[in-house]
Amino acid sequence: MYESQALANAGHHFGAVDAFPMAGDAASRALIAHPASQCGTCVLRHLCVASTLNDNEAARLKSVVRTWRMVRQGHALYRAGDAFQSLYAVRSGSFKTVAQHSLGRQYVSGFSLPGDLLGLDGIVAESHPCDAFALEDSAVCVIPFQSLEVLCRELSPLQQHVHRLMSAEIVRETAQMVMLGSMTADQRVAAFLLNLSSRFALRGYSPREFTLRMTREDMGSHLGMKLETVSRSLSRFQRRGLILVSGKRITLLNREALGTC
Amino acid sequence: MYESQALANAGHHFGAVDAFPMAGDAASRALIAHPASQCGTCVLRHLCVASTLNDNEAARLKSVVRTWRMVRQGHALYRAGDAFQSLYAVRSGSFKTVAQHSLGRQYVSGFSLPGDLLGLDGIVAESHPCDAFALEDSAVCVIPFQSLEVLCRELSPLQQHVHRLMSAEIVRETAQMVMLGSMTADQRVAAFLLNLSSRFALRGYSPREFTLRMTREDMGSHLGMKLETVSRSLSRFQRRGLILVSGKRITLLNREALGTC
DNA sequence: CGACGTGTTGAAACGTCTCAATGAAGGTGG
DNA sequence: CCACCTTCATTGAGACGTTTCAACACGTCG
Repeated sequence: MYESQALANAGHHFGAVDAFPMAGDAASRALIAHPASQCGTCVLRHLCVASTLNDNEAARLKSVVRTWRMVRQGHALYRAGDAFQSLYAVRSGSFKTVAQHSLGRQYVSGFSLPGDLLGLDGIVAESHPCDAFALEDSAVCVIPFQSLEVLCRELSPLQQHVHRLMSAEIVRETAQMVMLGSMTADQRVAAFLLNLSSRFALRGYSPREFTLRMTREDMGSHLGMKLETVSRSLSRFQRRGLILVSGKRITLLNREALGTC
Repeated sequence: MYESQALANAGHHFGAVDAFPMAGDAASRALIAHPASQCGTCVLRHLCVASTLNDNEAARLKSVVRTWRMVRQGHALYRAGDAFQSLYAVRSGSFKTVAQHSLGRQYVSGFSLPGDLLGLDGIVAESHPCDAFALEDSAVCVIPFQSLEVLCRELSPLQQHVHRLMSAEIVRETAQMVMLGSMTADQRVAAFLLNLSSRFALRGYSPREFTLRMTREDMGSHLGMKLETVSRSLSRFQRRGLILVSGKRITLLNREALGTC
């Protein structure tokens, strides 16, 4: 019915090439120019920067998005303080972004799935303000930002789409603040599960059954609570028959009830 | 030493024209084409969209930003659901933006001072997702977004500045999430006061003594706590000699100590 | 004047955190 | 292959911070 949720392996994108052919740290920083990186035929097109472009425009974009990068689980796509050069579109896998805070305090500001854009927060200071770590072996399209700006000046639909993407990011963060500011722990966990679920649905994965790639601690940080509280919320939901929990594996049994926590 | 903090009256901007000549509700919706609305000579230029433009470019921008709007205290600049047409740059006064939430729950997502830009969150859906209310009699420059996009395609510095503004908004919101997710009530109130203080300083007002234009409830909503807790935090700070509180009037006595709450 | 919106303060209730113990899963080297 | 280690997750009991409910004070405005 649904593709199995294998965010780490968008198979045909890589053609015959093993997605992670190199061992060790080198692989996580490799830049690979790949003939298959055609925005026009990308399966993620409807989610990505290319969504509103016609064939000709997509071809132009493709000429800008020439390189890929693979990032092994646990490795950084970029670190806080790195010079900002490019945006990254997640092709496969998933990432967490971690905002560094005064005195070592960390905050997981978000999780990115295939089709999501990473790095918008680096534009203003021309350096990344946060870390981005791969939660599993992942691949991204590298979008050199200066080239994108040049292209945006030529292609009005692309310009509009970039503006919409940035605006959407702002709206998303506002929603997150509402959550942090006005919901109980249970409500936050429920909203998080439902949010993930609908994002999986958009990508063709089952919205009912999925794997949490992040730890309880990451979830907790993102939701403004301790990992123990996350764990307790999940257990409570399971006891009430709303979900099934088996480690990182989650099954939603009653979406409506979960929504009204 | 400092200009008195009169955000509601950036006097000479209006020239000989009374800023709020009309009585009643009509005033809050009035569009006024005004000969003085020259981005090139605006005192807020260093904060605003025009900050990086040369004289010629500023003149082009001025031709796009032709109208002003005045909004009386308590009235809305726009409401959630209103069609998105324009961004607004605060010229004088101040605003709060209120995110509407499921089931009447409200969240004050931010406060805008002169030079700040309002409405970026409306781009993605072409309708405003939140309300914007004037906290005092205020005035804004109206920036028709489509015209701005056209101009951005011509003027690379303007394009870059708009991108930076959007990115800055994203960074700001991330910082707010960190606060909501990982700080105690006292820390949040302290950070809020220090943040306001530095924003006043940027605008030439005293960073030491200022008036809170919002209610305790607005502050609380913005900071993810109840109004009573805000009040208690302020009282505690006063008791410890960190600040002076007299209703909405705040004096910072010890910035360092406040920063390490 | 009384009504209202706003701000302060107190005491008890509540939710979340802290600390601690235990168990399960995954990787490594003998 | 198993013992071992580390990381991750679960659960409990008490401590702590914030909210709730309530009372009261203050200023503005009709």
